[in-house]
Amino acid sequence: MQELSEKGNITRARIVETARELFHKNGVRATSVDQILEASGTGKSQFYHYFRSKEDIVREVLRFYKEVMLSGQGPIRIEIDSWEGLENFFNDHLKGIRMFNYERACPIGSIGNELAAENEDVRQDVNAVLDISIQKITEFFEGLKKAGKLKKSADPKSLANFSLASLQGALLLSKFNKDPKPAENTVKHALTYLKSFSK
Amino acid sequence: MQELSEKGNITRARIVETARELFHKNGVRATSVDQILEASGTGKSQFYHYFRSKEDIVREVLRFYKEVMLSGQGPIRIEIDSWEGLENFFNDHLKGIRMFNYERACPIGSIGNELAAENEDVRQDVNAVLDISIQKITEFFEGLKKAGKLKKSADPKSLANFSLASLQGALLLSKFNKDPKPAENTVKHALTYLKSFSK
DNA sequence: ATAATATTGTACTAAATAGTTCAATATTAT
DNA sequence: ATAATATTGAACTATTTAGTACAATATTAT
Repeated sequence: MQELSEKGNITRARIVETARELFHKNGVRATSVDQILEASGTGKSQFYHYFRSKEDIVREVLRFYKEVMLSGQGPIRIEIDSWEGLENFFNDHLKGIRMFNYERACPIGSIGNELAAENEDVRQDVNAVLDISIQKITEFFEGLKKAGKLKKSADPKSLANFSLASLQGALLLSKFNKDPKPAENTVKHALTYLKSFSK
Repeated sequence: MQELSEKGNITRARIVETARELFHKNGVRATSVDQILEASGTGKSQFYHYFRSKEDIVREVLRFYKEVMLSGQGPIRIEIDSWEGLENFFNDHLKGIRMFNYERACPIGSIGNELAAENEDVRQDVNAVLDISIQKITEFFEGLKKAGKLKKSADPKSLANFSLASLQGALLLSKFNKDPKPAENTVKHALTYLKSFSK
């Protein structure tokens, strides 16, 4: 691999960002390389200079999500240290789908659902990225437990897993309905349930 | 539209069934018309004799799911008249994903996630099919309520919506993990929560 | 039997797709 | 300044895609 100049980094990042947006909006297979080029104002030689293939850019998009989440620079706070923080985590996702008129679900989940069967690496990448959220929520519940503020019967990892599953389903149903209510309703119930383990 | 002979109906049904299976396994866009033809042992002239386009067969597949659900002939009992029936509804879905080694999520949800953005008709079809389940679950909770066996605070439609959302998320996470545990765990929590409204 | 209709096989088309080639132009380091 | 390297433009290729044309063959109704 050759080095990238500052200019190269900017071009590369623009391509990744454009691909990320198109994958979220239309799906990976519904997005052609040519569409990414046109929308990012780049040419084919630029694309294949920075990426080996379409598969490669899918994985780079997932790497982007991973980095954003790990660096805490994304629009959604996943460092959760209070019940309010957990509510914000859910509500930020509701804000997210509102931005796109309830026409999109989770960008990472969408990629996973489309490609997990045909590409084992992508499946694992998707899993790893979603695990970041699950791990953060797990740590929140573990903290509560250590502080004696969570019922003994509660399993942090299990509750965190349930949190993410209900959130994925919530976003999906709102996309199908093009309406915020299914997601809001699901999140409300999930939070009520989770809080029932508080003490 | 011309009439179909018995032979025609069989061929047509075989194409729909093959498409249904491939869409579930690999996704709609990942499935070419030619793949459907090869897997169903039919030719192009047959396909376009019975279907107007690829979009058309996607909608026929959704119509198939709708009919199966409404006729009660599917592998999953959606006529629910007891808590055990609701548990079976969830557990049947867990059995379903086990059949495919946890490599697939909901076939209807997958189509919706892939095509809702680009095809409004498909989005509405998907919504309508999933609404059949939601409606059946709603009726179960309404029945309980009328019998005085559900807390007054419980809203049947809202709980039914939550049921389907958590199920969709459950199946999705197990697909990403290629493992039954996330779905089993999510379903366990969802059922616990739902039962908390029993009285 | 024959006419009408339904089904199917073969060959084709036009567009889109991912990816390549290669030379031209910037940029950076010495 | 110049050599090395990074970036980009333009034209191209091979394959796959959805969909068409049309004649040949079955099947059914009269």
